[in-house]
Amino acid sequence: MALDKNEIVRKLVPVFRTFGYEGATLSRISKATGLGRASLYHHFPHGKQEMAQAVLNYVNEWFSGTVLEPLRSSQQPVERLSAMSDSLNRFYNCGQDTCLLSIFTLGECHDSFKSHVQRALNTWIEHLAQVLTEAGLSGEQAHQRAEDAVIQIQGALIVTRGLGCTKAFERIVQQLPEQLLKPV
Amino acid sequence: MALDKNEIVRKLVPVFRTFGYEGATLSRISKATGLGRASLYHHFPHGKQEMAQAVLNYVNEWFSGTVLEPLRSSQQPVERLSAMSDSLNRFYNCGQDTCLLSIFTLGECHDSFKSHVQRALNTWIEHLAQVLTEAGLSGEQAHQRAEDAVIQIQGALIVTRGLGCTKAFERIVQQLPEQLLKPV
DNA sequence: GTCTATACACCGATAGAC
DNA sequence: GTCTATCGGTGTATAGAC
Repeated sequence: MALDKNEIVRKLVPVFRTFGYEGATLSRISKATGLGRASLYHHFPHGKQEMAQAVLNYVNEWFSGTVLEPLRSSQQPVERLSAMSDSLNRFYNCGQDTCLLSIFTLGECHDSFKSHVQRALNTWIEHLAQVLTEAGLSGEQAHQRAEDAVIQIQGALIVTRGLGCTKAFERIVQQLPEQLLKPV
Repeated sequence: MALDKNEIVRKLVPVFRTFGYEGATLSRISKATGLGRASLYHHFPHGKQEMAQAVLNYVNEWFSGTVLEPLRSSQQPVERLSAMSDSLNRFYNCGQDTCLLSIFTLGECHDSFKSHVQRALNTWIEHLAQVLTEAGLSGEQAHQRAEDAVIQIQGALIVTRGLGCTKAFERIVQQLPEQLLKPV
């Protein structure tokens, strides 16, 4: 075993993030991992589809452990939200890295990916809503603001990459805690 | 001339919107237009790249004529923004259609596309900022809120497609005018 | 568990008839 | 202006040696 499987998946992530599903060719994957095609099929018998699924699972766990984890802590709401903001900056490399959830909603992708994306988005929104409920907001208000937060983060990623400047993402992320907790 | 060129481009749009640049294969394009490969190369001698550029130009004009045009009218700011909201719902099919600007920021795309995207985003933001300036906001405030608006729209498109439900997009678009014009 | 070699479909692109 | 036929290259996937 020359490479731990998790290590391979870790190297797969930027390929799918950067080029999308169709753009993540086996040539690029082979180059990024240093493995030949046949070796890749040894680790992922179902081929590229399985690689993409592994990437989704890996990133999902990574996201849950770094971005969602602070939301589950026992700190004050504002501190939990601030911790998420810090994690977001790291996770998305100040907005320069694409979100896989937006990549895998393209029509080129299989339906199993789409339900995965749907679940991930809902989990994120629910975690945020839980914090906002604890902060005193009504269930409906909390859910709506949580959805707004995810929308703003996703939009900031698009605009930041489109403009080639990280300011938009950093600003949005920085102002999130105050905005989410402001009085109704 | 069996097909007007604009008519061909019009049929190309959903292919690139749905599948992305790499996913928009000549087979899919051929099927969508009803033209054979050779016919496509008659209209677009530089091939797929030229088709994508034509799609970008077409959509850009379409966007300018339907979404940005209301912002240039002589009505009151709130009416201009409301008109844009209505246009957005039509242009993005209630959030179900992908924005080409997010498609063409993927790493699989040529740099000329990216500068096109950058210009389009800046134009949009500047149009919005102009309206907000006329409404009494400072230049900086106007620009920031305009950027926020584009961020929210782009994010709403992602979340709406990801969740498979148009509510998020419709809500964001509906609340835009009031949010942009609210007192500082 | 990685490799070389290869299968076969599809890719973007072109030639030439009509 | 559209077609059929075809090119070279690359796509995903596999076989079999080591």
